[in-house]
Amino acid sequence: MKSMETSTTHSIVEALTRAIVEHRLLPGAKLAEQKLASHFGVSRTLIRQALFQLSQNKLIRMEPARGAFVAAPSVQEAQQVFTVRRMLEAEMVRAFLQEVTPAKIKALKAHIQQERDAVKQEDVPGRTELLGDFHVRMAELMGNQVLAQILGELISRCALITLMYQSRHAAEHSSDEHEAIVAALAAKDEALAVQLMNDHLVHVEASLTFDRKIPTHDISLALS
Amino acid sequence: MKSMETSTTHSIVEALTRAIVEHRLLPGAKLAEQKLASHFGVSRTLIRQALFQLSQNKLIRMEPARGAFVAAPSVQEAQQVFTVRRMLEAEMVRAFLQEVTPAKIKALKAHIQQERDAVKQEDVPGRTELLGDFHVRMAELMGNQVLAQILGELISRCALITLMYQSRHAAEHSSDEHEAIVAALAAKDEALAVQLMNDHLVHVEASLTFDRKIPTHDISLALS
DNA sequence: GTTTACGATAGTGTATACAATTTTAAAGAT
DNA sequence: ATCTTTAAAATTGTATACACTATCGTAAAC
Repeated sequence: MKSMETSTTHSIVEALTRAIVEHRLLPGAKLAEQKLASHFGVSRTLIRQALFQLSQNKLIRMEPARGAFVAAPSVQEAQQVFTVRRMLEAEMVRAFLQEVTPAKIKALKAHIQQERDAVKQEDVPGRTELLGDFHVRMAELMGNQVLAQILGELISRCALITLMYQSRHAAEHSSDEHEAIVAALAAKDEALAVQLMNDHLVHVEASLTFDRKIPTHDISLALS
Repeated sequence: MKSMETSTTHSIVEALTRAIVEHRLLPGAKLAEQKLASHFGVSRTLIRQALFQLSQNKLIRMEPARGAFVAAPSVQEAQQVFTVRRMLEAEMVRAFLQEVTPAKIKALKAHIQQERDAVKQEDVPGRTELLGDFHVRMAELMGNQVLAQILGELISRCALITLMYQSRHAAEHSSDEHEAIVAALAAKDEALAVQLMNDHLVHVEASLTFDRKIPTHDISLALS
């Protein structure tokens, strides 16, 4: 209805991804095609393309003739995602150290400063995104697009998981842990850096309360 | 036109994936929507859904108003994919050893036997698939679906890369290397198992000749 | 003979139409 | 009052229609 002009499928995917990752669309919420279509001012065709793409990223799940819903990852799936992240990121830290440069350290420090600003301003969506992006940034600095994309997808799923299970204001000191990791990288202490990254991910996972917080079915979508 | 009955989007994706991974559709080949539609006996709608899905897996690439083509991964992308595989699989071996059981060892040995049969019968498509599936099987035996899916996607991309760059009959002794890995796993020798897995992946990557073999543009698709 | 201009053809991008299924609601029976 | 049954409305799944872009061939110009 309103919407802007550059409304390709990709922009719809991004808008929905942001809405889900920033917790404006809650797990279990129904994503009716016609509603989305009129919201974005396009036909159902483009909406369906976007929904299919999102379902591949596991951000939504599609039931045969019932439609699309924001995904509600199970505890088991959440733990598996974190396991894979620990695997990937432990090795990523090792590889990063192989080709570390002052410029890369500086870039990471700059990113952490952004995180701190977002935390200070209590910008919750920005904080969530930046905390995740720290890990993606590392992959990008290594110049490995493939790694960066896979990590990015895993981290998007983690944002959903975090919403569902994270106890209040836990993982607020993630920035501190990021800083410690960067310090170890700057000192070229591989064992320590790997250990700190692993601990960091264990902390985030441990901060989740897996004792089932029932997701609220929210139908209204605050997309504007 | 011919086709079977259970022709959902997923089955089309699978058919095309197999055709690409088994090297019946060569890199650069154009995938015209109407041709595929009449081949599978469906409308372009379902074909487009399948193509979008495949483009997310990087098995095909879609150019704005020009259509879909079988992907032709660059040397750089190929190396990045192998880097990520080494990262993931080194850690996978470690994790596998944490919870190894005789039954799992047995399952892996059974898989290797299948590989050997396929090699013996000179069943090239079967061999390619089985050699890749060895790694996915490990992930599945660990019960980590997330890991298994990511690995599966990476390995599909590797099949494409292998086609483009692999020198003739290289990586024929992959089964031997798989067997050595399983032996190290059975002996619970972590350092050795990790080393062997890493070496294995380095060998596969090294067997590729990155001095540009120009892909043949093949338009005919032998799908039946 | 090579190059450019232009029209015909084919192919993709999006919207709409229609069939099939699910959901909702209401009416009826126990 | 609660549970079935059933009809209506809404939603999804697939096909088709149409507009727009690219491709190819032909012809004209240099």
